[in-house]
Amino acid sequence: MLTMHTKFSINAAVRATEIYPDSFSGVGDQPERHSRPLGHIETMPAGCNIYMQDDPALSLFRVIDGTVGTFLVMENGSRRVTGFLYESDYFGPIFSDRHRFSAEAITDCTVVRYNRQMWTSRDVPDFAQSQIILEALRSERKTAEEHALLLGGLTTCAKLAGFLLHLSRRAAQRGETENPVAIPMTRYDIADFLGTTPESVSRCFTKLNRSGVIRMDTPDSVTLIDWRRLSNIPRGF
Amino acid sequence: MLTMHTKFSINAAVRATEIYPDSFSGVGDQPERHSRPLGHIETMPAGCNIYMQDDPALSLFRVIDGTVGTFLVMENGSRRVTGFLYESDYFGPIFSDRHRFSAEAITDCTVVRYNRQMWTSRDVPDFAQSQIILEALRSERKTAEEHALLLGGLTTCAKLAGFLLHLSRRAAQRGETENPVAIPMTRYDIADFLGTTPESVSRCFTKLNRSGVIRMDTPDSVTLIDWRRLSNIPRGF
DNA sequence: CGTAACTTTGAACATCCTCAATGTGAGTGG
DNA sequence: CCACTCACATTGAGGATGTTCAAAGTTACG
Repeated sequence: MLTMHTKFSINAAVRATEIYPDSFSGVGDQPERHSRPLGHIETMPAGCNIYMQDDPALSLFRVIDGTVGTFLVMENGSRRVTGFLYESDYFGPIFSDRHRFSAEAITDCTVVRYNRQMWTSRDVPDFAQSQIILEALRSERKTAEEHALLLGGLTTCAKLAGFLLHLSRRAAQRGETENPVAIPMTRYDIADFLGTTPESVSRCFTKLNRSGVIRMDTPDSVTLIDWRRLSNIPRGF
Repeated sequence: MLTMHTKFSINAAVRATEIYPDSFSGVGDQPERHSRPLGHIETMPAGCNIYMQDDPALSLFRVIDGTVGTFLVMENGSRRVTGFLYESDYFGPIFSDRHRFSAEAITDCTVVRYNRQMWTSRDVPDFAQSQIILEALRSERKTAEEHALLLGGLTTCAKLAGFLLHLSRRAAQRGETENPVAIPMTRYDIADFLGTTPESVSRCFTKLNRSGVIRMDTPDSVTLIDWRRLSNIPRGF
């Protein structure tokens, strides 16, 4: 679970393939190159602490496999999960030299770590440079906009239903099963993402389950039954 | 108020200064140029409908003066205000050929309208092109991230307090008075932005007022008194 | 099996939404 | 200038929803 007992730091990660300028799209190809690598592919176990908010920002990341969570700890000690990131999502700083959030691996993860010099130095082709920054910004904008839309819902059930649809859609995008939806994060993480409490999240799962809109196979796998109702949970549900 | 009775369309706007490639920063300068203008400066009255969601996206905008609101009307008829935009903020589509939101002038406004061709055609310098797109994406990311943070608050009073601080900070940024905070939008707009109801917004104003954290001079101008408490409204306030 | 982390449920209380009524201020026409 | 109107803001009451604190159930893993 995010932030409670972080058993690993990213130093435990295994470094693997290097990434070169013309393969910035990331997943798969690794041509022979003379120039310095743009970044590395790394793997890390669930619970791994990738970076902390306010740390100097040395790298930009992109998820290849697994789920990453970004979050913020407020002055009063409460926590806000600012996003869940999946295959192809970027995360990290782009115009800042310190991290604005913390990041943690929710499942075992594979990520690309792009070196900071990649988007600040001149020996990298402008095209790759601007392309990757545009993609990263766009990715972060989309994450934040979807998050705000979810949070804008009036009831917790509506937000949770929207969240399940989000999980399903993202799973489909990366070619995984979209209907028995896998839920890799805890109720605490979901609560801090949706602006509510784990108890409320749990009760809404129960309510959606009992009313036949979803079927909870296990706490971390639900089958979506009634997509129509799921996408429009009314007030007195 | 956003979306209820739109008295004006943007066709009522007055076209003025043209914008050229090397003055993309927007506000102020207007050099003599040979190339096609990047865009125009337009003014429009409060209530003006700038564009509607799903409309073909012909322009990117930037606020020079006034307050603009962007919003989304959901299938069930409810409305979500996705952002309030002030001087120097960009709004509009960047990677889409249809508008993702609607936009409306909340006060009398002056905006720059950048033509779509500016960021799709080759006769505009790459530098200006990429620069303006980066700035616009960054502006939208910031708007969405701040919005999500506000919406993540547990109580309406906390969200409203955060919103007042946001208004004050943005006013200071553009050189206007930061302490008697001007509130250009209605309680309905604030409610749809904060994911609550106008009645709740009104009650929270009253509560913050009575407890001496703010002083309501008029419904659309409040003086922030206790900044410390305002930025950390506890649960049983 | 036994522990630890996570999930679910219960009960009491706080907050919020809904519906309804009243208050307020700007603009309009007599 | 004075009603009158209209949109917006505020307040009240009752019911729905959500939070808190506490306890019991579940699962994974040593």
